[in-house]
Amino acid sequence: MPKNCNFIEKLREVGLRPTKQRIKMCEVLYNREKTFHFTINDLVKMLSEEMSQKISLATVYNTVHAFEKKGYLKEISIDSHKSYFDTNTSAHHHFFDEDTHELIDCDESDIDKINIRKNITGKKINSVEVLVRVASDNQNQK
Amino acid sequence: MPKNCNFIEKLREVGLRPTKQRIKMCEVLYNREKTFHFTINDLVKMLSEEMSQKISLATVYNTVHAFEKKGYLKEISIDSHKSYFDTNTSAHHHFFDEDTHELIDCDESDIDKINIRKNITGKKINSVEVLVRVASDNQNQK
DNA sequence: TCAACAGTTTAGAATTATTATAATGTATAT
DNA sequence: ATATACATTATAATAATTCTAAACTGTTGA
Ligand SMILES: [Mn+2]
Ligand SMILES: [Mn+2]
Ligand SMILES: [Zn+2]
Ligand SMILES: [Zn+2]
Repeated sequence: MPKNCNFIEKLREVGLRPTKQRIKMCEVLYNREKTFHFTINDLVKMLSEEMSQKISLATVYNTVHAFEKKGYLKEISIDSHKSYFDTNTSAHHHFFDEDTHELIDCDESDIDKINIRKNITGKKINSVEVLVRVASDNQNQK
Repeated sequence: MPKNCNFIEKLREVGLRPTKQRIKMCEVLYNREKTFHFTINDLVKMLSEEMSQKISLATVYNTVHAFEKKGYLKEISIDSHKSYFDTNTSAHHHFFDEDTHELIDCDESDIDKINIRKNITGKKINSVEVLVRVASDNQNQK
């Protein structure tokens, strides 16, 4: 939705200095219609396509983690040995396509609210996440 | 339950050669009362404690993955950049203690069966797993 | 029984993702 | 403008994992 948002303001609000790099990352991440999922590698490619200067890998990592800490991004756990991030920071579940390695959001209506009947003494629940792994339906083999 | 099981037989049944190393790994993994969760590192430590000769890291990785492929082990996805494995290969959900980095099995009764109302064309569901992240309840701070 | 073969282990190198370091650069408050 | 704190950068370091190729071992069947 937001076109030409003032990311400078937004960054400042949460105590991050609005540097060129962070503003560009905001644009790439948030200046679009829909939320999306990405790996650090995806993001580096997107950034290098959209930027004249290069941005260092360390900055991408640092900034992604800064955004994550500030609640701008969520990390999604997939068994791959790669980190997936999500610009949709609300609590939601995922499908993971094991053929394409693509993450797909579940809608509220796709899965009922999970009710946890066990509680672990002295611990509080931070999150409840469902991961539904799917793969191509090749049962056409006799 | 199984004491001094014949792991040689078991390995042979699934087409794995019963080598010293694999038999030892079977003992460490399956010759115990309860199933458990481990990282490769955990397992290497356990093996080196129980073995006179050393077992190479490559063999531990290769064998764990061979077992996984045969359905003897399950890999569990946690956001850490480490692989967790589970000797409980049945479908079940987990708590993950973010303080201790410990995985805890959910019982059937802890979480209702998840009903997925969405289906993705041409894809079948391989698994549905819930991960409940918990951490110490330090809300005692004003 | 034992040679031959296929499968396995091994040490070490290579790869990949990630994090640390420390010098340089930049945003901001005065 | 200047000082200062914060950020970025290139590069090195680390950590997990996988690859490689040579040596070794379980199995088969002559
Ligand atoms: Mn992270
Ligand atoms: Mn694996
Ligand atoms: Zn998502
Ligand atoms: Zn488990």
